[in-house]
Amino acid sequence: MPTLDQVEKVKQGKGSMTILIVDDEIAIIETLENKFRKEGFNTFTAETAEDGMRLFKRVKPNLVILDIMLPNRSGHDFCKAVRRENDTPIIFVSARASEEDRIMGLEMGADDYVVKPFNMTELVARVRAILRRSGNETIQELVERGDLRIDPRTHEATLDGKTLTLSPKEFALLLFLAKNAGQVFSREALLDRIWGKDAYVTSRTVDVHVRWLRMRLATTPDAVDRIQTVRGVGYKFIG
Amino acid sequence: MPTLDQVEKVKQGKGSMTILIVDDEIAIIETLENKFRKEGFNTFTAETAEDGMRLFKRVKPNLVILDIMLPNRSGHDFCKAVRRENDTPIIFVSARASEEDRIMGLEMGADDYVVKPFNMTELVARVRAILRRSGNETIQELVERGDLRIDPRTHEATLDGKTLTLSPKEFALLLFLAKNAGQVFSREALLDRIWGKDAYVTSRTVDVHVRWLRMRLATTPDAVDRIQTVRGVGYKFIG
DNA sequence: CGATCCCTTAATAAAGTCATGTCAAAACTG
DNA sequence: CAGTTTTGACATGACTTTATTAAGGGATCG
Repeated sequence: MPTLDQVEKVKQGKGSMTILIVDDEIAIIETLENKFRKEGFNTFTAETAEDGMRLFKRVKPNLVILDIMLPNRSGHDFCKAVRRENDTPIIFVSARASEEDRIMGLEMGADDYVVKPFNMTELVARVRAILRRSGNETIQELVERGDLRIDPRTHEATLDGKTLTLSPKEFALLLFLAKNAGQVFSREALLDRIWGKDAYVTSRTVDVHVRWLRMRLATTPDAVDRIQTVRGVGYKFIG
Repeated sequence: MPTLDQVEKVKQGKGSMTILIVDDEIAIIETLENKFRKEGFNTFTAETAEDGMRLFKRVKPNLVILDIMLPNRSGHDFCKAVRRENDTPIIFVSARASEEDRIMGLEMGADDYVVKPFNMTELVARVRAILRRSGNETIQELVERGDLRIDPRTHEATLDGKTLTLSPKEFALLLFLAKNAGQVFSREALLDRIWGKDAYVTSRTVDVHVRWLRMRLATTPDAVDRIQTVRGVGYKFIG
């Protein structure tokens, strides 16, 4: 089901997607604005969460690039405020993402998480990818797949009513896979998105976490495996 | 004992990435080259931007480590020249790094920025992380040909609604042929495109995989053969 | 400053794939 | 039509990828 935004978008004509950039570093803003203008996007920018929110309501952007590390946690507030409005995709950027930041980012409904310094070309590609698929499956809050239910707000996952005890990584992994159910992700992609850009770990690590998740999810001996191995490619969640 | 093929594969396969190092300080070059060789990378080095560019075009490295402070801004020129060619990741190293430098680095498409003196182990880790990420940005489209439907995103193929169980190679082969429906490909061309340029395999191998595919696609005894043999030439998919 | 939980890695076992050789059948060639 | 080349069929062993398990090191939280 298309969102109001998208209806609006279509009305305004073809390839002109609007991006809202919220960052307190002017240098970054300029760099981003430059690049995205050059790539054919409409851009609006704001240096504070307040200005950003005003702009957001007025221009109804198709996507937001947000520096989550704005002063006074206002990045978080901004994100929540956006989420109250609609499910516009948000890409978080941040100078340095700690483990908590990243997991929290996913929980808050970020559609992607990019750590500075980032490759412009890659960022544009990610924006395009998200815009392309937005409309199908931008779930902002609770993720439900069958009798599995993952609530990022309470940081709780239940299977058939019974609470699952998950470690932070397990939770993040399950959330991400369930959120993008059906889609295959390589181990490398999962490392990028869940472990983060600066995680220097073996891709075998993913295997182990997947195994643990499978064990958590297998409450009965005859339970179907929701996490499917795609040999030579990676893993996907079956919803 | 490994066969010749395997030795070749290991030498050229993804296990061995090629790195181009461009720096005007020989001491740095030697240190870097030593370390990366020890870590299993192929290395090429150049002391000037000009030599670097010549090498770049010839060896097509998987990643470039560049001293951005080469004389006469030639580091910048080199970077731009590389960017005109392709998206090969570049890591900047430099003695100084003001905020300005960093921003400029980002604008120029640097994938990372390391300040001298740098920790070797960390640099290697960053290189690995970047290589892991690079090349994963290709967005795949759904291919539909009649009642056959191949979705690279979910890595799923269905025929007349029924899911086909395909091995990795089978999937890749079917995807490629269906994507380029109607066009004939020689066995060698298929080996190049699907097996990769570094696969030294008999072209008969293609036959075998075609056979397997045909079996998978023949859900009913009277099904038409979608993969057509063009005698003396190769195969083509009939959409 | 313990105690505990979590993460990563390595080592080994188990699947799953693939390449290859051989042989038969089919298709060209003259 | 006989010879030659190309393709199809199939069995099998080698190899690659994934699963599983356990141990050690770190982070975290009282």
